[in-house]
Amino acid sequence: MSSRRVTLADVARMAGVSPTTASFVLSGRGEEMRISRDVADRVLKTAEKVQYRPNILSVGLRTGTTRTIGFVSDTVATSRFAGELIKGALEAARERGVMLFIGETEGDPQLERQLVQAMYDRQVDGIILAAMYTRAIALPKGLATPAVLLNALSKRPSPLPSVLPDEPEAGRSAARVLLEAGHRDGIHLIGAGPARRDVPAGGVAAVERLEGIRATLAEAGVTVASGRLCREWEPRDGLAATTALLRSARPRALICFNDRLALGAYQALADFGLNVPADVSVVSFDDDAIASWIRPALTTVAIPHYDLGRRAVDVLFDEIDRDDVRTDPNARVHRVPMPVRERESVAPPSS
Amino acid sequence: MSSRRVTLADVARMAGVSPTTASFVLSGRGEEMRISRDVADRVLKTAEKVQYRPNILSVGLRTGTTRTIGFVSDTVATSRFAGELIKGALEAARERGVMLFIGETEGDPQLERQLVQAMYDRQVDGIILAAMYTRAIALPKGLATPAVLLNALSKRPSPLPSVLPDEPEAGRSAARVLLEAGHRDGIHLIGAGPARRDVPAGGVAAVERLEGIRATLAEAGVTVASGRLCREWEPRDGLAATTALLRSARPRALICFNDRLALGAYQALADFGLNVPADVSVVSFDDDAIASWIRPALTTVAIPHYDLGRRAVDVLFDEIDRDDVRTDPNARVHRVPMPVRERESVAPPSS
DNA sequence: TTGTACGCGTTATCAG
DNA sequence: CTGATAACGCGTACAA
Repeated sequence: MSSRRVTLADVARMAGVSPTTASFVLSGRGEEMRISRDVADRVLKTAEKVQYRPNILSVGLRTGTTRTIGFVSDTVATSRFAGELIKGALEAARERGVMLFIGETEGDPQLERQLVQAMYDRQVDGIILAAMYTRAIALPKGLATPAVLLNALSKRPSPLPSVLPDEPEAGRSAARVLLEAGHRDGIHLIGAGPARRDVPAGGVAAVERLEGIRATLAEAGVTVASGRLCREWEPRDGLAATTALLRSARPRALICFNDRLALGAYQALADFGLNVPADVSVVSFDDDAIASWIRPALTTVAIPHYDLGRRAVDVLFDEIDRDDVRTDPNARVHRVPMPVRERESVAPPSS
Repeated sequence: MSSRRVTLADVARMAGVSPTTASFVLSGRGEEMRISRDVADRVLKTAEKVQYRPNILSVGLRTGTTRTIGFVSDTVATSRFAGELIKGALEAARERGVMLFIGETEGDPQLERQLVQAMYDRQVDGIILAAMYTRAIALPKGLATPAVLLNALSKRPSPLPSVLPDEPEAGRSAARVLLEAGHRDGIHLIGAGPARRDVPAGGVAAVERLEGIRATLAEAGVTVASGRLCREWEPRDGLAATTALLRSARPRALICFNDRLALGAYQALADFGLNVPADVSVVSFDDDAIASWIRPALTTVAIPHYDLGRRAVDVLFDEIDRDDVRTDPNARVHRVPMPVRERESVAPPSS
């Protein structure tokens, strides 16, 4: 009936050799151990015939490595963000023959600890700790190296490496898009700014994007006309902020701090009979799905979710394969470039 | 330095008892085995003090159960779909102290087989095989019970249970929303219909939704004014189909087969200067994020991603805990209700 | 070149 | 009530 799994011993018996020999052959060290050609063949053949597969639990118990890593995130659902993150990690892992445990904490530190523990209980080779949006986090008690912070920084000094989107450079890119289209006046910010301190609490993206925007604009000798801080970055907030703006000013270009804000801005602009990009250009960040759905399609600086996930796995394995202790903590944050997706929402200023 | 994990033997030694006794106490069978109160306490105390955690690999090797299940999906990224699916599964699993392996096949049967194998190699207790959109799939070779099909049916007869959204009833719901608002004329379908055969290839949702719509409308004695089949269900397809429709007719209500189509329909309606819902009502399916972002917010019948994920692990554990042989194969498809999200896109027909 | 025996951390069996 | 001892499947030092 329920045919038991075939074990190494089974294969050895059927091939008429000892478990040791079978083990050597099947782990590719047959040559090295100078097993005779035909014996090796015999083992390989029978293993193939009976569909032998090593029990990874057993191997793990014996060798201490399970070819398994844990991916602990504060969310796996909201926005496509986590999905692509996981996808990138998954593919990079698969290329190494590694499987992923997924855990979700919903921001509950207690749950986070339990999850990390549950993964160590299963002897994972390492852990990726991911945040939904870039920010500084408190490391869960019990988290040990090898581990990588994805889209997050440790609040307290820590030897753990971080993988982050290059937000400052993204800010520069957004500003550059406008500059290159010829904009110098009437550039307004939706979501944060204009001053360095005008950012929603807790987020890293806002301050870094703002920093990049301000720097690039300043280098070109142009100043931001205004900025509006939004606590939340949802469409309704963009709608409200832009509506308020339009009551007192006539912008030529908007930098929205994310695509959902931009969606709201589009709605406000439409309400005032303004055209994108003829009357006002719009640049944004994230490259949400909606960015390519709305009309005109939105020019935006993408968060490279997929690449971030991949990179995290790469860095984790660097960590796992490392013997020496690590060095300069500053060399430990890896920035992943944020590409700009040029679409239809930017045009030269109307004269 | 790297303080070795503490083992059961360590605890036993420190508590001055045998590993057996410690095992009994720590697995909660102390009472049953009638271990003396103080011995039990001693074991518990030391285990607590040294933070003892059982090595699940060992337990798995010994008992054959790993408190781990595999979740194999054709995609984890596209749309919020997979995210919520996984989230539901994750939470249900966590409540049972079970961890999830995630795998993504991208529709590659070869990869699917490998993934399923990799999970069996790790001795998972069961597997959830999920599809991104509802359809009939070929079972990967080597997939054995216990397993559950999520959002999918087996092409060939199989003893595996399926968990599916209740699409026929969703179709009825959509029709009912319109009927209850007083619509009887000028109801047009965007994405499929009007006849039973007018559906895109491969999808189950289209035929079942259409079936429900037609049945409910027919029962009320109303007939569909027209239907337009779209091969793809993206915003541009909805835009094209609705634009074509508007050139030849003046609809009072639209049933769009998903929210992305509806977004396109909104755009076409706007192009023709038509108002939602004053001039034409719109109902749709899926409850994508955009459904609540666009204006007016879209009334739509939600795919209960989260509930589907939860239900899948419930059914999987029924399967795992089952001793007896299975029953009626028809009793093996579990339908999860699709709730309608009433928002602002439906109004009584204008007179 | 191949086989024997032990250990990884648990649980189960059985004797005391 | 408690404690040896075997066994799960595999890798590997050591012996042959």
